[in-house]
Amino acid sequence: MLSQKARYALHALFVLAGRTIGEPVMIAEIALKARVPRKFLEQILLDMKRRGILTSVRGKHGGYTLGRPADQISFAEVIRAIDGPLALAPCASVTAYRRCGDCVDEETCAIRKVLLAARDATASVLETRMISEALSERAPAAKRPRARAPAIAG
Amino acid sequence: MLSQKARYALHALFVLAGRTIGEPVMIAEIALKARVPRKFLEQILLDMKRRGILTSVRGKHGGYTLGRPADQISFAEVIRAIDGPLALAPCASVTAYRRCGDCVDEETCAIRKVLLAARDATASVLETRMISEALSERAPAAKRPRARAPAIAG
DNA sequence: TTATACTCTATAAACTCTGTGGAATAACCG
DNA sequence: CGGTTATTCCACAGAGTTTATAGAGTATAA
Repeated sequence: MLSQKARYALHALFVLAGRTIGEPVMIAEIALKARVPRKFLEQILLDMKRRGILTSVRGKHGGYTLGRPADQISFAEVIRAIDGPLALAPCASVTAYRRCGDCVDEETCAIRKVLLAARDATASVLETRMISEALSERAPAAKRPRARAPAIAG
Repeated sequence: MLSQKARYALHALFVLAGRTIGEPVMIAEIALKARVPRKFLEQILLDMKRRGILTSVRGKHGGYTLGRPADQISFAEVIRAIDGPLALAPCASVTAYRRCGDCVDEETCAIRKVLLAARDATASVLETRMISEALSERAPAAKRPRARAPAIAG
């Protein structure tokens, strides 16, 4: 399951996706529109800023704005930024591989084999789905690219 | 990520998969072979018993045994028994659907749409991979069915 | 210089994960 | 039949994580 934090992050990005890039939106407004507790949202936005998903402007008339167009920010990237790897075990992660303690022999580990397949399946969906999808609800759906590459990371 | 508990559960099942069904194996032995803390394992086995994955015999000469053949117990079932739904949000789960608090309009929720797709992808892998895979490591691999149905549950 | 906003650190309540001690149950033995 | 031993079953507790909240610090515009 995603954490509450990750769901908040996505909602916040949806708000920003509807605004012009480069024109900062105040935390207070994002909190209101995305229905996220304000102080908690601050932490979340900061996390995403550090990951390069958002950029911020400090001081009066400051706020947050997308770091790049909404159709270049995938669900996968957001989830990884907030909740960590998509994979179901450290040893099955591509972006944050760590050997897992249990594993006696990683090469033949039956669990790992299956979890790698699961990760690939999940990643092939989440890598190709972009934040801009939130917008195409109202407008006639913009054509979305469909699982072309064999899942790059996770 | 899977919990430690879920990984322990899989390891324990692998041990039982190598034994004759109906002949109970003591927790102590499973703990040793699967390298799981004994008392913690008790809880895990009990959980799986309640879910019908295992059956137990109490008292002297008691122990645990698979509730059905290893090729009829999927990774998905085990993970659900221990960690809950495969889906990334309650509203995207098929086996344990719950409306999620955030969702203003579930029908058009962009998050839900994507998470449903992710769930289907994950489930189509984990539903078709069985505990018996752990055995086919040593013997020449028994042919495994490959994603036939369009993912029944999750 | 002041008002406004983001940024950072500390704190706390609620919850989940991991693990443990003791009660309940069944077989064995005299 | 009744006590002893072997085993599963159940309830709880400590540690860590998640979900916030509060407030001092810092940058910027007017």
